[in-house]
Amino acid sequence: MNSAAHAINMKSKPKATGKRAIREANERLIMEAAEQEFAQTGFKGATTEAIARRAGVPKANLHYYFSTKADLYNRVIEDVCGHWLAAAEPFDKTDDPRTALRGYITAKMDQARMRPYGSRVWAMEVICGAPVINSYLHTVLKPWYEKRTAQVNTWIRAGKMNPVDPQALFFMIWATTQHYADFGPQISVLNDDQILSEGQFIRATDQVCQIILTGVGLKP
Amino acid sequence: MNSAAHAINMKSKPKATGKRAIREANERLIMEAAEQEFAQTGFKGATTEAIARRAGVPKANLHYYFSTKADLYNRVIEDVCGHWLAAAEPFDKTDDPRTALRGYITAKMDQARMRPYGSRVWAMEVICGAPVINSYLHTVLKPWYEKRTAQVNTWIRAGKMNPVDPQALFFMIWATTQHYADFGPQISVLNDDQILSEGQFIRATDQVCQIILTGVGLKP
DNA sequence: GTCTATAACCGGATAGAC
DNA sequence: GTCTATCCGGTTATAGAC
Repeated sequence: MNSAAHAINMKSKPKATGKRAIREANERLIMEAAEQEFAQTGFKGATTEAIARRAGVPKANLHYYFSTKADLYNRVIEDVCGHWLAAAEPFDKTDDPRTALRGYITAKMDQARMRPYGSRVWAMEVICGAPVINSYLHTVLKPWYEKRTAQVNTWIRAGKMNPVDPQALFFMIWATTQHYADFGPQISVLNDDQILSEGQFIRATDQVCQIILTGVGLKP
Repeated sequence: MNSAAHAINMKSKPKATGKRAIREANERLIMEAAEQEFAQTGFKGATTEAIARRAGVPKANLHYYFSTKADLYNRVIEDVCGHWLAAAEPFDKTDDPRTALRGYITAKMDQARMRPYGSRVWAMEVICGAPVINSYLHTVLKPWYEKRTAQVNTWIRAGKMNPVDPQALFFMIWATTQHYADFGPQISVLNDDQILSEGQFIRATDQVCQIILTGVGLKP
């Protein structure tokens, strides 16, 4: 019914990039709106009409670009997954535990600040049993996790850091950094009904690094 | 259809406490079912029919005990809030930071293990903007938080622990302990598709205490 | 590609017999 | 207090004109 094929295969004269550009722009618009709606009301609570309204398009157009609500949700989740991996990247660039952990925590905190809705969609998906991202957890997250825990164990055996359970360490990093995105509404209440400023976020990042690095026997 | 209550309430004249006992038993049954359904699909995703089915009562009976779905949700949330406070109690019993933090973290981890669905309902409520518990956050959580952060600052000024930001410390404790409940599905995947055993939970509790206490300059 | 109108469906809530 | 049948509002998805 839609399909890139249709967009590509045009007879008259729209420029080569015309329809494709329209599609990409509208898909992006709709996905951004969907990310916010899904984050604020859950998959079932979000309505295609509210998403369309937020995106500034008629509801029928949303269904023109994404055949079903579930399809749209999947696309949003995939996008968040890609983003999630990007935050993990700094961890690959060094073999020094202090640098690696600081870089990783900082990247995750930046992500929490810059894209809180994506983090919330991910959180709700996992809380609800991860029906959609289950295969992703097995094929992507688990291998990543096993490689990283092995790396931490190597550092421990080399005496570079305290003998802590890598599982507990990674769970703590994930939980703490994502808390700043996921529990934003609660944090705001405790911050005199103001969302954390950039300065407060930077300070929080520094504190998280300090406690965790000190906690595993590294210099903060 | 089934229900212990029905078996208890035999034919003629129920004792003075008969109806009240029936009501309490059925309300408890329905609320437990609701806690699971709300946790697994969110407020909008949970259907009164699924809750009733899980509780083993007809849907009309659910509406007899709880006039609306929102009313039922409120009751579940209130119950979870009470439980949440109970976990905070150990923090009140001592003025030694090591004992207080260990006790608090342990209580929160026990809660994550024993009542994961309650934690998940709370998490989804906060993620979605805390529309229902907003006043609770202001009237209960915020005073608690301010009292506790002041206490931590007192310990810091007395040189009993490192000068960390109490906000970062409490967020880390909340995030990490609740992660074991909220992100259970993800944790299971990383644990070879098995939920954490009691032994693993105890070990995790110990590790969390070790990293955090060491992180703030206390003996674990 | 865009948009209005509507079909088809589902879920919350209730009526009223037992 | 229990339960079946039903109403009604709201949501997804589509038909069909532009």
